Amino acid sequence: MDYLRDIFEKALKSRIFKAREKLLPDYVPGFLPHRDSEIRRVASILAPSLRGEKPSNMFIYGLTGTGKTAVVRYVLSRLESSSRESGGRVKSIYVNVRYRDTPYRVLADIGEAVGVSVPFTGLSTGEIFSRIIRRVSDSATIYIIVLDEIDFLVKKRGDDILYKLTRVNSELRSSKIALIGITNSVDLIDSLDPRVKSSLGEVELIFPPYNAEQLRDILESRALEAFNEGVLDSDVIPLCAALAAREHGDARRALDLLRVAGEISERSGDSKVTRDHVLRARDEIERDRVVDVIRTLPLHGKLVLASIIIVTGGGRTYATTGEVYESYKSLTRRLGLETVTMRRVSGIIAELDMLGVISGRVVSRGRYGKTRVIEVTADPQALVKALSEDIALEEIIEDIRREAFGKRSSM
DNA sequence: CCTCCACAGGAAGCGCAGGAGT
DNA sequence: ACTCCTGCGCTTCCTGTGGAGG
Repeated sequence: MDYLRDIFEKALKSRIFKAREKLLPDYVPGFLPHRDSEIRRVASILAPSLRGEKPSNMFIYGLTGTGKTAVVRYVLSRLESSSRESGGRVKSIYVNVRYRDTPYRVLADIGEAVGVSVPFTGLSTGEIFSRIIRRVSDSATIYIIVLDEIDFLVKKRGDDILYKLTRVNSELRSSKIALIGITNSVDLIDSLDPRVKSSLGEVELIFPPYNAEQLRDILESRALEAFNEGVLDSDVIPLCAALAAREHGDARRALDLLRVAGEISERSGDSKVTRDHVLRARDEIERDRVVDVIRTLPLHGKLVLASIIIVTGGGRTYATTGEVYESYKSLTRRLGLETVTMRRVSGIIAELDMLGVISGRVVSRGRYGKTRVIEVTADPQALVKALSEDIALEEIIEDIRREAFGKRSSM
């Protein structure tokens, strides 16, 4: 009867993936290609903690997907296990500030990690602070606190807790706290209080982006863990690497491409992942990004975008600011809305450009003035579809479709 | 060579919503 | 319950500008 079990297991098991989760952004792999020197740096800076000394605070800077988080988490897990073996007392606490972007929640997380129970609300930050200190003070432990993506905290709330955290050691008896700050933006360092800057930046580390070749190695090693043997066509990984290398060498992007390509292949019941799946994955990721961007756009931003689509739709390849503004005004008239000024529309167009759904460049047409030439770079069909999610645009969305795509009311 | 178009885009400030501190 | 603060979307007012046509 075991052949039945065989059949069931085969049905349960993915044909493509062996372990899909190993391609997800928060997975920390056991092997990090091309980050040896960074790993060594971080490890040697943290190593004194094994002897019970406080390691230097650290500030790590690098673009997204350059392995900052992975390196730090990898080194910390190794550090902790080697500390356990030698009977030392090292404890790491990881907080991603992006999703806990208030001082209270950051402190609550730290408190939670050291075993202080923190109510959802009701305490002042100062109170949690002193509770943490009381709890931690005599435990003769080196705490290494990682604050990932601190830009979010600093931008929204300032560097007050950072300052407090860097000075907390003077209030501790046998324990010590070291901080690791991780950020994507260099500008952040300048916007910090000089006192925070000097103490957090005792050591500064910069992670360079990966090139296509390095991305390929990363993908290879991860694919080995994540995919079943032989399901990847030979040109899949090079393609993912090349596409991601174009975007400042973002490894997370590369892994996303690979994972989504696998998912697409699986969904369509294929037994292999091909070049074609990767290209579709790229489109799908791009579409999702665009939909996200549009969803969070303010109403007039959507209207301006719709206007651009309308103007560029009827056989025209580009639009000018003036044309867009005219079209925008007629849209607002139909909806009975107020219109914003041209200055604002101009600003909105610049924002849309930055978000990457359109591209514009300023040209002079001599006698006929100076203007911005605007082209739609994203897929107009996808844009309109995303726009149609807004109920405020409900009654004109069909008109937009008609004007932009002509008679053939596709979709 | 000069003009003048059709905007670009900086600066300052306003009103509002929402969150924090008290 | 109240003020205070901040970020955002926006307006007003402004100065700046590449080049076709006179």
